[in-house]
Amino acid sequence: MTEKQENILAKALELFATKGYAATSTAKVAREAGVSEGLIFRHFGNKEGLLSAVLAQGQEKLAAIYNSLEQEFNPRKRLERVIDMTFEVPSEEYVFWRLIYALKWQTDAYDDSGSAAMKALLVETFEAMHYEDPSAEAELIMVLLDGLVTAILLRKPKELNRLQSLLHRRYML
Amino acid sequence: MTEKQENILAKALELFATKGYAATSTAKVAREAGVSEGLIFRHFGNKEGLLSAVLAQGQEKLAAIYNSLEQEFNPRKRLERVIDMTFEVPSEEYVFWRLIYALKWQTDAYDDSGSAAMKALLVETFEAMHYEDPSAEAELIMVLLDGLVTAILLRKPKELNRLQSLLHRRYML
DNA sequence: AAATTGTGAGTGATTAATTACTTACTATTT
DNA sequence: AAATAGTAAGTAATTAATCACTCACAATTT
Repeated sequence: MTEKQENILAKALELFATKGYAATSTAKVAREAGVSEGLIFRHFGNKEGLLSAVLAQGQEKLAAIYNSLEQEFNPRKRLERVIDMTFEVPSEEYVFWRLIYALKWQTDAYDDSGSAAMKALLVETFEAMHYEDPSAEAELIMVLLDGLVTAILLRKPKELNRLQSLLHRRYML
Repeated sequence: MTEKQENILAKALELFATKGYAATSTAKVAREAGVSEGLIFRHFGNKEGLLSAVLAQGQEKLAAIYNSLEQEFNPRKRLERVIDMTFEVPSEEYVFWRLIYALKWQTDAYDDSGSAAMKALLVETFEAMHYEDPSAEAELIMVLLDGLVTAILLRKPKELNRLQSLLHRRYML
């Protein structure tokens, strides 16, 4: 991966995430990345290929998150990590997550497969903690954390720590 | 409002919500609505004006929701209604809400003003119910319900009733 | 070691299609 | 007849994508 290729991917991520995929022209990506437009098509085939390359770069993050959770066997600690890591999304990753969340609403792009594995892991966790309805509990916390990420990315609220400790109390962590 | 104008608005809503605003051309809206493209500009000025008209049509829904909640003075019942009305979003309104939620991520379109009033109403509610941290509680339930709407619109999960009764238990409703 | 061949990175001009929008016009109400 | 609703054919700009091309460098041949 050359420097120019990295420039293209970085700028494409930024523009896709902030302006939207359809509203971002390949010409603008090229201009901002300081390369010729043709180079984008040479390396990534077409505009959709560019998007795929951007997403592929970030898939490692998702895998890393899942793996780190899988390795924590204490259910109480695992639940705590799921909650805390959502509150502590590094700000360098905001653009990437913003792209992921924006793409959800672009009909053809939505892919649920990743969250299915996470759901299963959480069901396991609540089962181990002897909750009454582990499946519903897993669904609840996923829905909650999904809304939380949305709030962090869009509204950047300052009361986050109060919300975090409230959740700790609620789950007795 | 003539029939053709209504056709335009209905198709614009549908296309903006499913394909995205930027990815929807005025030509396509006109074609699907069975009118000439010029008519769109005659009635709505420009593409953004068309979007505004679509959104204005749905603003009544938001006002109606807020008012009906405001008129319920029993805090426990009010909380119950906030939760239940989220679970019972009429499916005819899905396209509209999908558009609202998709537009959130389109940088310049995001407007937080509506949710601020709802937040205040919920803080009041939790204060009346003597919760420890009413502000954080209000934030929590808004984040939760936001994630819930997302789930309903995108994943259409079938376990919704189990989730609903879980929430009822959790808030002792 | 010199000459040749091959390759992937990168460019700038260009293409056909599509974009938002306009204009000149006609049909229909009121 | 005056205003409004509607159309069809245009506009200039922008779009994604392709084109023939140069350049630097490495592998192979002589």
